Amino acid sequence: MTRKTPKPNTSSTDLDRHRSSIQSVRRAVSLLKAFEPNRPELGVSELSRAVGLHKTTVYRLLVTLKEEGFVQHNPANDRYRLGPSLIRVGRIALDSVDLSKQAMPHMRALVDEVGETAMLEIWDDRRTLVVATVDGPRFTHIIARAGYHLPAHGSSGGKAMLAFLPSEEVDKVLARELKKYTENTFTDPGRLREELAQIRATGVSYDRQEIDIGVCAISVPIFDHRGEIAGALTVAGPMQRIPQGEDSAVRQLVKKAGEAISRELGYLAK
Amino acid sequence: MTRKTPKPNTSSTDLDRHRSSIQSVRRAVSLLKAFEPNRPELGVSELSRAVGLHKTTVYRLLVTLKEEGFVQHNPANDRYRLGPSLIRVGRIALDSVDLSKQAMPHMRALVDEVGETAMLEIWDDRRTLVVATVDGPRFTHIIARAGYHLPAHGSSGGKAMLAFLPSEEVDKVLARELKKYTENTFTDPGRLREELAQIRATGVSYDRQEIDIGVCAISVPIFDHRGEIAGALTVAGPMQRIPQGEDSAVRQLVKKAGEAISRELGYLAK
DNA sequence: AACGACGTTGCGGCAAACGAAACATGACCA
DNA sequence: TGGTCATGTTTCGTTTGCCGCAACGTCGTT
Repeated sequence: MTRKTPKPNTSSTDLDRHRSSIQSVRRAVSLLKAFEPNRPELGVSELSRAVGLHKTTVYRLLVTLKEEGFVQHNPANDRYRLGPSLIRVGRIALDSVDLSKQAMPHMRALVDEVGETAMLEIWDDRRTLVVATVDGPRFTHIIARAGYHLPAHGSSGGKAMLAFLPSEEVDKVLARELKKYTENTFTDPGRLREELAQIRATGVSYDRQEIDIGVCAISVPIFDHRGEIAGALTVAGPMQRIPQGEDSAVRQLVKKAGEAISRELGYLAK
Repeated sequence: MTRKTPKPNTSSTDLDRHRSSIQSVRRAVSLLKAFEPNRPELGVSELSRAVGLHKTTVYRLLVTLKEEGFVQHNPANDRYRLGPSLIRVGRIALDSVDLSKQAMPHMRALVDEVGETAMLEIWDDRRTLVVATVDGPRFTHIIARAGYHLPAHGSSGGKAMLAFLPSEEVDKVLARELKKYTENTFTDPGRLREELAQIRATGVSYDRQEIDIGVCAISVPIFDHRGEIAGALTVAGPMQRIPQGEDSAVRQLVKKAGEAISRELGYLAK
């Protein structure tokens, strides 16, 4: 933890966001978001430190969330974890992204054609959220799991979306430190902006071992009926099997599939 | 304010549940829970009616939840739906649920109540796999060991799961020869199918000395958040101590415990 | 035995959330 | 075309519901 608030509370910045926004609800949500896959169980004080709220406040929030089944209490070690009611709500959230319903047939066809894993991603809080996957048929293929995030600057899908998102969104992403996952990761804002311009020009985004050595990917943006970014379609595989060329078959196929999905969402290519 | 609020609304029953429980958070959660799979998009007034809150309040809650990515706004029709951040949180909730971890407290309580050995089983390659046990307190009790298999057709847990598994799975089990462990073992496929139908009807499965003479057991199925079989909960004991009656206390307790575990896994009883 | 860290509870003050009413917009229909 | 009803949104004054403080009980470690 690099930065924390020693004792004063109420982090000054986001106090007066919008006049109509409910503090305790924001705080409750921040608690829920504090749980990570590798750290699924947290105690009151632990959470209090993580989100910068007073112990008492966290406790009461947790009691409330427990009543509602959004967290559950482990009496053995007095820790809390995300609760069953969230499983259902999250499931409904996932299902109500009808983008994935639209995209699934195309993704399956794409996987049949290219023989690699396909993923569907949407934009979520400055990151890439994987919402649907179709695993590749080969013995070795990239395994993707729906519900997990990828960094915006270190994934081809993230870059594909970012390239077509409003510039404020780009600024927000660049404002944070760009973590270097591999030696190929773009960490220089200027260099990344160039990359985005390139993506806008070609309509295709590449991940050249930028998040994992040995893994490459090709993404295309998906647009909705208003012409705004709805998500990204990605094909990922071992470096050797993902060609980088302008006129590679994979590239054509991904682009075609992406355009088909956009069209189904009501997007009218100009 | 011990009694109540002077005159305005503040409707009714559960106003002062626990002193430490945050109203606005409860309300926000109730909004999220109002979304159903067949009705994934709701408007402000619609929600307001559904949860019984004032329009304004609902609006502000939604604004807050939108900021946090827990709902998203559809500008086309001014409706709201569950948002992407919930997908992630729900996913983590799902991953952090471990069946045996969830079940253990219930199993211990169950053993305390019925005084017999409890076992947790899952389906594994056409058989029953014991994954957790709590031995009974009596001098003679059934000893169960986690990690061992039981035959699907010769254990109450196996039958409980089989009754709710897809029919292909049933066919696979019946395709193999049904070994006769005791004179009570079901070895006739037709007869066993009838038994499974019976279990589906009652939700409870019995082992009447079908694998060991002198040993009886009662099992109930456990369902996960998708309504699919996650496992089975079993209480086993000497024949004389396991009543067969419809309204036996043991039967009720096992059923109750199984339902509690299913609920924690996100299963919503219909 | 004393310490420290933890989760939990009681309490009083005050900001934060609330509800009523007004406003803005659009759909529908006469 | 004008009117009515429904919607979502904004404003504002009131007070309620929440918050931070401090104290308590209980573990585990020193």
